[in-house]
Formats: sequence, C-alpha cells, structure tokens
Amino acid sequence: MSVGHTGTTTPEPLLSCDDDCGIRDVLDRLGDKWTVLVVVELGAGRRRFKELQRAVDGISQRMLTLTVRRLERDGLVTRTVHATVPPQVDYELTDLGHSLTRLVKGLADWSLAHRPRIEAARREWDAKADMPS
Amino acid sequence: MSVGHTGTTTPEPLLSCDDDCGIRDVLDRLGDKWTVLVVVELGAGRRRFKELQRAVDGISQRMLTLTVRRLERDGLVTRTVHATVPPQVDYELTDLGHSLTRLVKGLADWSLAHRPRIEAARREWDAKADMPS
DNA sequence: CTGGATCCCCTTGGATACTG
DNA sequence: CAGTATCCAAGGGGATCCAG
Repeated sequence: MSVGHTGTTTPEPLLSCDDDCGIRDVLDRLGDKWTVLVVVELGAGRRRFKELQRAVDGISQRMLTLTVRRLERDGLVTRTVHATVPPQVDYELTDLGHSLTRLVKGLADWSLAHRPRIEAARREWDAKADMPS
Repeated sequence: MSVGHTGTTTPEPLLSCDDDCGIRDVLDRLGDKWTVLVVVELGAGRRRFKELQRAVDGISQRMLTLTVRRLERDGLVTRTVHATVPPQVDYELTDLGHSLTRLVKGLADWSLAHRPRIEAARREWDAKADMPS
C-alpha cells in the first residue's frame, strides 16, 4: 500500500515514492523509440497507417505496427478498419490517449526551455574532459 | 516559436511540432531504464553513491555510475568528492535537475491516475485475444 | 566506498520479403 | 494499403574482477 499523500508544502516536497510509484510503468509504456512520436502525431487527429508512417519519419512498418498495437492494447488509441478496396485503417487517440498528450506536451516544453542550458553544460563537460591538466 | 495555447478542445491546435520539437531529446535523456529513478531519489535530497544504489533497487554499480555521469554531464546533478578515508561522493540535483523532478512528478501522477484503466484495457484486450471466434 | 574495465547475453529495432 | 514473419546488427545492461 502507498503511504499517505499529505500534500503539504514541506521543505522536502519530493515525490516520495521510495520504490517506483508507477514511473517505471509510464516509461515502459512511452520510453521507447517511437511511442511518444506516434502519440504526438495522433494528438493532431485521426491518422491512417501510412499517414502515421510518413509523419513520424524514420519509423519502419514493423515498428509502427508494434507501437500502435501496444497503444491499442493499453486503451490509448482506437483502431478502425474500413473494408474498402484498398484497405484503410484509422488510428485515433482515446480520451486516455489525449491525457497522455498533455503529459507529453510537458516533456516537449521542458526540453525546449532547458535544452540550451543542457547543451551548454554538456559542452563545458566535454571541454573539461579534453583538458589534460 | 510555439503556437498559441488556446486551451480549447479543438482537434488541431495540440502540440503541433511536425517532427520532433525536442521530445526525442528528453526521452533520450530520461527514457532509459534507470535515469528517472535516480532523479526521483535525488529529488529527496543529497545522496551518496551507495545510498543511491540501495534506494534504486536493482541497479548495478556500472549502471548507476553511467547514469549519474550522464546526469552530471548534462548539468542535472552535481558530484562532490570528499577525500575521506573511506571515499565518499555526494550527488545532488541542480536547479535544472529539480525542474526535471517536477516533470517526472507529472509522469508519476499520470501513471497513478490512469494505470487502473490501462490495466483494465489490457486485460480486456488479452481476453479478446484468447477468444477464438 | 567509489568506480573503471571486461565479458557477454539478450532485447530492441532496422531491412527485407511475403500475404490479404 | 495494412500487416506479418524472418533474419540480423547494434547497443543496453548485468555480472564480475580489479584499483584508488
């Protein structure tokens, strides 16, 4: 069972979940190479398989299939098959999926805001690494 | 430049960054198996190497070292070496690192809030997968 | 205690060919 | 077009030994 969530603003307002608190869970879900990118694209609306593949850029059929299947299994996207002459399949985010989108938005914002500082720190580190003495 | 955040529930004005918008960047940074867990633990305050290893549970020296090095390189944590008889090294989040913590908090919250629904969807899917006809 | 160096396995994921 | 199956290379990450 989880400990109490007092919610007070103590000087240590950490996210105190000693073990995991589900972070591993989310990351297992969208920590791979493609999931987030697919979710983002679907966040803009319904997409066909091929549209997704073109949009994500670099993803293979295989990986797109796997990614989208897993999202469907988790109830994050819906899959609609149209029995047309050239087969057509639409993918769309569920409400759950859309909530994920907002989360991902946070990631993107953070990245945009802090990437410069991170890259600066990185350059500094690398420079220091080359300096002999 | 970022588009306006109208907040309306239109199907279009989401996080429209056609390509990447830095999401891949964040994920490359904390999408691996351990980084987030280490960040969370450090979010609770300064930690020694051994303390981190005990806290994270399952991480090897090697991976802890690599993880913490990368975080240091990116300017997310500081590393302080005390030249004591038994060597002691403290790791601590920088301001940048703390901002990351808040982000991760969002991930954890989302997970806690939606995991039940996801697991339900998953069970449903798996059940359906077993059904022959 | 901290952490570098090796060895090695196993997963992820890319390329390709094939089916409906 | 959508999806599956197979093969295969690269790298993540674990176990272990060694050093400061």
